Amino acid sequence: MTLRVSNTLTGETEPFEPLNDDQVLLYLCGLTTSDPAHLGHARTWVHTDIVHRWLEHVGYDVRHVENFTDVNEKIVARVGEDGDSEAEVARNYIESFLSHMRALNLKRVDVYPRVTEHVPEIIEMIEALIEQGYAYESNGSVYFDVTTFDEYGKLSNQQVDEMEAQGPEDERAEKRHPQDFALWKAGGVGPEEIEEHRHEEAAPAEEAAETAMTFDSPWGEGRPGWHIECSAMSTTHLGETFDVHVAGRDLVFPHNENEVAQSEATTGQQFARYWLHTGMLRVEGDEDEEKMSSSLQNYFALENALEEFGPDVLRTFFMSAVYDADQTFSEDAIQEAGERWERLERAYERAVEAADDVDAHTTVEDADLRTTIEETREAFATAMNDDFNTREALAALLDLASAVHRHVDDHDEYDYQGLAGAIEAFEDLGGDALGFTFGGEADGTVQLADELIELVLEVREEEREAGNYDRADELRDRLGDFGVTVEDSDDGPAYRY
RNA sequence: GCCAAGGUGGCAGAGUCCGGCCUAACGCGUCUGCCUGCAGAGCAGAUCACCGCCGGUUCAAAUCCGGCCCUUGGCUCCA
Repeated sequence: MTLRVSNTLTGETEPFEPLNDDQVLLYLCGLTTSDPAHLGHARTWVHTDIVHRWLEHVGYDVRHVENFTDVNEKIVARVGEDGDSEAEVARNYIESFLSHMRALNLKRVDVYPRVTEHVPEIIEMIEALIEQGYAYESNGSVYFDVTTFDEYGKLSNQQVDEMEAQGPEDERAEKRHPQDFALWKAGGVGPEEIEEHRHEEAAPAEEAAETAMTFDSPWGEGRPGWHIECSAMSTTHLGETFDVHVAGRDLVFPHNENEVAQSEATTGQQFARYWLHTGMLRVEGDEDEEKMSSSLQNYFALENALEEFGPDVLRTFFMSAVYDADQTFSEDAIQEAGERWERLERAYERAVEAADDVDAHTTVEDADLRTTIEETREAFATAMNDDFNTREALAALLDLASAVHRHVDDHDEYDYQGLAGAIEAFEDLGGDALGFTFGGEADGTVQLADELIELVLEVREEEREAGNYDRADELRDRLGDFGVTVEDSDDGPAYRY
């Protein structure tokens, strides 16, 4: 069974064949460290994480690089608000991004390169471009001449003469063609540029401008352009040609297009071989700011969403639409994701509990359960190999959930091997491949809470046996106030929270 | 204007590349039954789509071809 991926470069879904038989080189255009991460970023992260996980699942060793853009005028505009200098603002946001990534249960990537650490490589690449006639200096800035690169536009499928000008108005005079883009910008950051992005609470633009970093270069003091960094960093850490480049669809043009041009002009080699673009996350009522409810606005900040819904519900939500499709965030949609995740988690927990109190040497065999496990594994792999179809993969897992419930409901004696197989499938496919955290990690506080809840439930059972249902219901309601849901069953009360 | 992606049940959202297992998946919602002191969870089942419109190809089309209508995104910072 071969993996197929849709490639923006060719516009087709094609068999995936990495450069090396056993390794995949993967790059993701990361964030600019000027604003808190939101759900849209998280969606791209999670889907990239699942790509990473699936590649490993099918046997590849994945080398995963993801940059942070820590030089940018928007970062300077946050000085006085999120830090005292451009570097400090960047550092603070990087710290917060990394902690969000951990919270989302993303696999750790191999390198998180930053622009500030790669200025020499950037300069080297620009020099090579000038030398080869692809770029030119103008007033201490350097621009890429788009007319010199024949294939310019091949990623976004556009013609140079039909494009609009790139870059701000005041740059135009320095450029040969309006579509040319900056590789290096002379000087620091002007107060006017800062003013454009500045919030009320931030330091005055003049003050902030003082903290903007500049770097020495053959063309004088200046700062790297936005696009060149990804070319320089990916080449440094993955080589001239690498396998997979992931980015949000909004970056196809001009950012990714420019990356291709710079890199391929410099090296004469193909840049990324497979371009995967993630769909945009929209918010209900997005087009009209007024219409977007305040709660949605609130949850759109990743930090709040993580706290409110947790990583597994967010993951379920994100994978409910295939990675390259756009998705809409709404109260109903996140609610549904919560229900789906709970259904999956409950089935897993039920399988674990059932397997716990059954003799491992039992000869009981439930054909329905066992064939469903096999069908699930097969359907799951088929779905994932078909351009990472997470929605179908999840559906397969939910079919297994049904089979587990059926088995436990309908049998007095359980099929140990079947249950073990189901648990393994949940952990293997849901846990390893999709990144869910079944069971969660129980720390000391959680354990104490469990013991206290069980104590209350014991009392409640006594009341029930005595026929004091009012009292029993009150105890259940009180637990409910703390977010603990109690469910009675033949085997006694169960609870979750 | 240019480029791209879409229009599938009450909602959400797969399937469209490789036409027939699609009488359209998984789930949410609603309803019925089982279970249950009640509730929840679970199970069984039901409800709900002729897949934007028109035409064509084919034994056969949500899936291929042509035309039309509509929506969204990118082309300025953006995952």
